[in-house]
Amino acid sequence: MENQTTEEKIKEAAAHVFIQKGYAATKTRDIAEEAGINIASLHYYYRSKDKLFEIVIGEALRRFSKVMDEIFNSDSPLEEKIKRFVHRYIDFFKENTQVPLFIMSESQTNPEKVEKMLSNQKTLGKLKKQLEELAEKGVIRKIHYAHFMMNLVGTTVFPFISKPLMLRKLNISSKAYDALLEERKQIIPEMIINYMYLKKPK
Amino acid sequence: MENQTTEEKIKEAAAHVFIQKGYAATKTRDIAEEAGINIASLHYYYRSKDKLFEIVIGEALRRFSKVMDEIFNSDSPLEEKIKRFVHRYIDFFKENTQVPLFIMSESQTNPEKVEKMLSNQKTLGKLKKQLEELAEKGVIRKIHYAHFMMNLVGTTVFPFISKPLMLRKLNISSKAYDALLEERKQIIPEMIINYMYLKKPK
DNA sequence: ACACAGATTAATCGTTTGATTAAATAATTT
DNA sequence: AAATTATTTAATCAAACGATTAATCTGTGT
Repeated sequence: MENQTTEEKIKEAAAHVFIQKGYAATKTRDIAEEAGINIASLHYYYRSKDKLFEIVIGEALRRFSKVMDEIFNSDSPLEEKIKRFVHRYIDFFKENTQVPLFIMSESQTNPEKVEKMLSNQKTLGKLKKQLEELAEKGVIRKIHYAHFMMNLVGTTVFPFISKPLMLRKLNISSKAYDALLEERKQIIPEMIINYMYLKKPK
Repeated sequence: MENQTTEEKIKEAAAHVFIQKGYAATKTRDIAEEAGINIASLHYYYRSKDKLFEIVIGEALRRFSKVMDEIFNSDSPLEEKIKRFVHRYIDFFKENTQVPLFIMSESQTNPEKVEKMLSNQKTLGKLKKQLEELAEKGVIRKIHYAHFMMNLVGTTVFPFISKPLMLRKLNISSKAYDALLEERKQIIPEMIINYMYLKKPK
């Protein structure tokens, strides 16, 4: 914790507090305290709360996007992509519980800021083609690739976003909930593949 | 707009601004301006920003829960419940776009506040039984009803929560996106039923 | 017309907040 | 080691914020 420059300490603390509380609820003094530094140092390294936020959210967005793009832009067969996506995202979100909600939330309250950081919007082009080709061959059903993404990402990400609410509604423990999340690595691909494929793959 | 008491105007404006921007980013002056009243009137009727928020979020939560509870606590057959849920929620969220994200977000940043307002946590008991009975008979597959809810609610709600992000990633227009949401009334029940039922229903 | 309670407003209070300053300290260069 | 630069700090500023006050306005009963 100590062999870390002030600059790094600030960014790390900022990421933690921003993601936990959101932009507006985060006070520069919170960040300074969490980082164990003076408020002025924060401005010394990152001009303003706004700039600091842009750096932090930018990195979160990049981490978030990177996995998705890598997987869907590869040459793997569709079923493989589905399984890998679900697996990697569930693992990723188990380590970064608040990230998805944070991103969704900020992309709605501060769309301009998020907008600027979302780089390539056509990394899913390859997936789109793949789906169209498979549909042409009659292997899978013909639906808009947006639906495919909504189904896949929704079933994967939603349980993380809704955890506090679900715990209440389902009346189960946090531990039991986490166990269920692990089970979903099997369930989601099974459901999606079962729905997509007209001729069942091996 | 004018045959409305000041008290009502405040609550309505508060709901709008709170849901749009979240608790911390909402200033009492924003609400007063939107309602066209004085800041002091806000305190006159609702003691504090906090109390006002609790009333607003409480109503949002009740609206949100009511539909779910009504549908799943009924005696309808499972397929019927699935179809009705998807239909009603998509219609509901088309009118209240920011509500789901607002609820998820606040239930994570202010869990105590949300906690207090979530009344009955076992309204899903009937659904749970129904699923267990159908599984016993071999009609549907045997999975935890939490998975059923995650799949159903996730595929239904997630597209609303992620709209700003999805628009960017999928590279389509807002209008096209809304059309897709309408299509989902068919797609989601089809996928869920297809996955759940071992012996296909009529 | 008067009194009185409820409703609304302008003005203001005490804090908090993001940001800055000027001074002190640490690190680097000469 | 002196000089220069980089980093950190305590103190403070101006603006924004939630909340309150005291005065004004509105309506109703007498």
